[in-house]
Amino acid sequence: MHTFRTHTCGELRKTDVGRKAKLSGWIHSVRDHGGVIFIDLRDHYGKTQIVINPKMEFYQELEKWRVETVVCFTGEVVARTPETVNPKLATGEIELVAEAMEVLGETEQIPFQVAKEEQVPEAMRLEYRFLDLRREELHNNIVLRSRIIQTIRQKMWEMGFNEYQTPILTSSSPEGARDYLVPSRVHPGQFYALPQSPQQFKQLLMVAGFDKYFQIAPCFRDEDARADRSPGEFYQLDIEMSFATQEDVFKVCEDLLEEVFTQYTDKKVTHAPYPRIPFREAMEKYGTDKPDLRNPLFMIDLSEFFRKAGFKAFSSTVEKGGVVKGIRVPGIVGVQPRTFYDKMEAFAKENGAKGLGYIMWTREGEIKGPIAKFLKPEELDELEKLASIENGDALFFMCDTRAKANELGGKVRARFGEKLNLIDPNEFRFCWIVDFPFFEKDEETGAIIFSHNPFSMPQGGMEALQNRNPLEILAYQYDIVCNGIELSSGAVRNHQPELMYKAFEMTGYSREVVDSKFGGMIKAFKLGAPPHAGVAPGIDRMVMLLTDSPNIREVIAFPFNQQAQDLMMNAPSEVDMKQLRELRIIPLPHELKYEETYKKLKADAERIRAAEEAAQTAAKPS
RNA sequence: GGAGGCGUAGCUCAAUUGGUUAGAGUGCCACCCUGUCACGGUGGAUGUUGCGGGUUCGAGCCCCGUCGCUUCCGCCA
Repeated sequence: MHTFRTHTCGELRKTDVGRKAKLSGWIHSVRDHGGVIFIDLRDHYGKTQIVINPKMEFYQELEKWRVETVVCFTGEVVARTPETVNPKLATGEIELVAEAMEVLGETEQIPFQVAKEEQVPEAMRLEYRFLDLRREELHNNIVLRSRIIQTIRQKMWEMGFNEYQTPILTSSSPEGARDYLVPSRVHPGQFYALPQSPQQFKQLLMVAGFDKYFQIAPCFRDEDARADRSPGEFYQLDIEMSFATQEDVFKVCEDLLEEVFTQYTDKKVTHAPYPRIPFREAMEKYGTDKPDLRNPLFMIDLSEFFRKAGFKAFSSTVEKGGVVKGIRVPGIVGVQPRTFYDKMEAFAKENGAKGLGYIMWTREGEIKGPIAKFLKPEELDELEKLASIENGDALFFMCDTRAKANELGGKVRARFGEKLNLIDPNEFRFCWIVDFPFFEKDEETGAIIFSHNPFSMPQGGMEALQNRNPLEILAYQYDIVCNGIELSSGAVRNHQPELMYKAFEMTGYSREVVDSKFGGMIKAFKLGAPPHAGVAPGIDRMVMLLTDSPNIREVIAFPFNQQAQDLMMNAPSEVDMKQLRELRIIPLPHELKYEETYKKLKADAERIRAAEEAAQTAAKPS
């Protein structure tokens, strides 16, 4: 009987000594000693050393086969002598003495080394992704990703959730990112959209009574890439629960993340309940809505102190409505050289600050620094108390409008964390950011707009919408953050049509507009919708954190490059005219409707050009 | 759409800061080697210095443009 293998390359052990075995895999490395050749044969499961003696007839032939050739060896499992055991290999106590060899897949010269850890250009790795995926690190990441997804599914099932599929071809969603569109052949001129997330479907599943939904859901957004954001598509663990409060969602998430993160990492992991930090507090303390809590530094508000204190540059800013924020950096005075302070100031200036003032308390209790001389001794005493200063500490100041000072403080805080090695790499620190504002003011127009998600539930309900200052209304809207990376947003959804109409009315949308844009959802909510809430942590980002990957491409088997291209499959690519005609993207000549449209578009374009020219002529002084 | 960084052998990098024939490691090719495990040794081949232009007696290096990759901003609930 023909088989390719009796064992995998990671399987044979000392107890198998004496057996005949057949192994198939890739030639990982060759060590040719003239009289004997050693080959590491590699497959998905591991590596096994093959020994080839010169008396074998394929000995000479072997020399022409390169690494990464796919071969099958038959032979006897032999124990290695104690001196030749390789403790680095799981199969290192044995080797296979080859008796027969068959080449299953030849290889030309490979463009980069699989067996060695060398840097390879990203574009080449992506073009030869199948080779890149053979390399140990990436291979392991993808396997780990698979295991993590398996663990997630299992835990979700244990918690009573069911997985439901939702459509990939759906309609363009009215909010958020740019859609990927798919032309409809049956309905010329009309388009499907790929889902940016299954948001509406999962809410409809709740209306349909399914109660606890999850899905490892592909999501598509036509937006530009970042190191932690894949262009085009990504996967999220989509979760929605009926009759659930914000805290119910948190409990599910915390239980799930506890399971996943303790299983796949040895690092220290935050245990539930995670800190809940109101959005405003996060902005005031950390200058960002995704703080890295491994960084112990935080901002305090010193505006009231400086309003009275004798430093005019600060007090006048406070008088004008600005703020002074301080960051206490413990124990650096006398440790960091003068240049450290200069570099931090330069960094602050690069980020739009006028300066970065500071006061230093030396270990001997002396007070130094550019701001110190402006303050009286009793003011310095008060400042020490306000900022809990001890000898050796430095206190840095950000002075600007509240928004700018907070933003700068956030950057400075992160920079200190990095430069002073304050961030423990062996830790995962989670937190929830809660109480996002429901509305905000459009900076250009001054109009009230939704600050996050129009479909989330305003805290205080109709009462709040009717009676409170819109800018003070909070939403049941939350983010989960780990080590400064946003894993997910989520919300308690607004399931009451009247509340939805009212909220949209406040941003200037009439009932009719809401009905036309979100009619499907509104209709469902009018026919008995349960209160529901959800969240959707990014799978890719979770795996990134667990594999310590600096880039999201390290945890995706076949990622796009930054320009949203698949260099291996050559996507996107041009298609032939026949397909375009069939989809009516290029109209057939006899299709009058399109010819009319074309003529109309052309006429429009010409009219606009003429108008522009006329405007230009008019603008010129004659 | 904008800003920064990078681009030298198949791959990773160097080239005394503008100086004469562009080097090393790895891979590749040939040969030697019976216990290696990233085996070792000897020898060899491999370059439009991303592309185009400019400055200069002379450019891998300086300048301008352009292309590619990447990071960030915009954008992304």
